Amino acid sequence: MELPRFFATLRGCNMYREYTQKTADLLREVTGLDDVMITDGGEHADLASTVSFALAKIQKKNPAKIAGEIVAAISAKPEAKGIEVSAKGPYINFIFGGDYVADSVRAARSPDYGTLPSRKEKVVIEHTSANPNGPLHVGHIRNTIIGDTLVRAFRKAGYPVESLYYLNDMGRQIAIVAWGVKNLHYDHIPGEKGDEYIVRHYVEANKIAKERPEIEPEFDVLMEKIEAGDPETVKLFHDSVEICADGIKETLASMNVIHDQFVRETIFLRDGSMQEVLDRIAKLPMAHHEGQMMYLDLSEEGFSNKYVLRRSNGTSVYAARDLAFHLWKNNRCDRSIDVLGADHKLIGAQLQTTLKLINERPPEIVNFEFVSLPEGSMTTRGGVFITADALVAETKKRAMEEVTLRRPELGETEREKIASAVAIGAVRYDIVKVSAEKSTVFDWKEALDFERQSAPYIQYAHARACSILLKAKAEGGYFECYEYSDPYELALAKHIAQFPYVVEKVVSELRPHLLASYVRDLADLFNTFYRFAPVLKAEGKVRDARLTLVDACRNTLFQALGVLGIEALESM
RNA sequence: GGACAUGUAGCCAAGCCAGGAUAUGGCAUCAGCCUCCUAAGCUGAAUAUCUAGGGUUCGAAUCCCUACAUGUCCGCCA
Repeated sequence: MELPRFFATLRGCNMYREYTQKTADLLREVTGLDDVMITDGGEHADLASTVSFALAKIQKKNPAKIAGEIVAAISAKPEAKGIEVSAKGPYINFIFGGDYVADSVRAARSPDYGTLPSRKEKVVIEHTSANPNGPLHVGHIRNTIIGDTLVRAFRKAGYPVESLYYLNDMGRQIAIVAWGVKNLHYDHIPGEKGDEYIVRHYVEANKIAKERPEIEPEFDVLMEKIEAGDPETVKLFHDSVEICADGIKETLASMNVIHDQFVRETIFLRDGSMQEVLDRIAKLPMAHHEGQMMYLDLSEEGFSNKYVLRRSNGTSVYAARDLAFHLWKNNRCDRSIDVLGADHKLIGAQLQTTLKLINERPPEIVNFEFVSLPEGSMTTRGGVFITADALVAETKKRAMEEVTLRRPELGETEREKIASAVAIGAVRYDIVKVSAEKSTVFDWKEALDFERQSAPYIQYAHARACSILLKAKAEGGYFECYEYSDPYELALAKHIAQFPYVVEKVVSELRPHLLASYVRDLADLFNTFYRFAPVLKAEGKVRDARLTLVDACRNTLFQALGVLGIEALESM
């Protein structure tokens, strides 16, 4: 029984998925096959099936003839109402009808469009987790943007999510920072952020260590002291890390990224959980000891190197604390996801393998390849990097020039507000649009491009939609209407209909760039519609239907930009 | 030497995991469109041996093998 419209909840409305499922069911019934070879219909249809090729082989008949028979069989079924089925040669095409379009557009106007039904499984996503030895650079923020977009996508998909930053507060690199803070006595430069202050110590300490290797043992001493909990050293490390982390948090906040929690590594040393997990691992047959040193021989699992979990001087290593951290995370979630750079692939796989060996749930790992500069890879130690702050600042500057050019009548505060949203959007979009497995070379020209495949382009489409709706309101409003026939209307409406499905896909495949592609296509379709299908100048039902569609598109752009962490401007 | 990833027009990407209809966008280039809902826009043109070579298949950018190129890793760093 169909519920009256006003009782139906729109949350979880996913017309594209429903119709796709219905189509697949129909094909299964008619063909008796499990896999009915559904693909995107491209320009021909909403969906297409190539199942007749497979049947042609079995039945030894012409695939085109089979396609014709399938079309006839499906069309005869009452369940096929609302789906136009046709054959073109061997291809079976499915075009969703007016009800589909109307229901989709109606759903798309809901303030929770794209939000999927609530789930109980708690998700913990760890991302960024850069060492607090200096500012985040453009390599780090690929991790940040992928991670934060996933966090937002999972929330949109109905999951309770906690985002974590794992803060290394006791490793060798932090010992070098601590040594610098203890020995160099740099003054704060006015206006300098904590991460900038700390990195000067880190770079200089590394330089000194290179020139005078005899100071290296001093780092070791610091590491032994922090391991032992020497109060003065604990304070030195803690404060140095805190100063840097504060700066990192500012950078993250400037890009609309907030972590629910920063978790310090030392916790797992102090509370004994690291020792606990090491004791369990020590019982594994592949565990080996040489003095105090412990390592795992994972060659049976395809790893050729030693997986060292304790040093010969008895101090712990990152890998060991990371194992304890992952057990801690497992305790507070049903799904644990790590975003890790290509340099962590091996250690990530070793961690997964080790957790499996002790019968613990391994994390799901999202790997992304490196971002390098035209002149080579970035290194914090060598001081060769473009900081996220510099990128944001430069992009803001460019955006401000652009806004001032286009909207000279606006006051400075207003222009700055727009420029800031444009800049953050441009930075986030430029990074998230490329699939994670591609290594990239940072390119200023592309980062500062505000046309076409960029956030400003999408924000602009949103602002245009808002502007039309505002004018319509001033002209006395409009009536909801969901009757569409114009190809530009239909193309836009049908793309709008796919949004919930895309959200679902992003979280099931852990590929945030799909959303970037989706929303860019949406803006493309809207701009084409805008050009060829006049809205305010149309009359009667056409005008109403188009305004309703503009509102649906406006909301879909708004929702999608929200998942991307990009502000949807109403005017720009 | 081994492992993982990538290789699509002058440049940057999508498509590849789940093989099918003339390989999709953008930048740059060229030609057009603002008395018309914001030109951060739209339209059109030109540009591709989908790294190479084999294989599987009725059908391969997509799957398999080999080679080459690039990136990353193979540390008692993280």
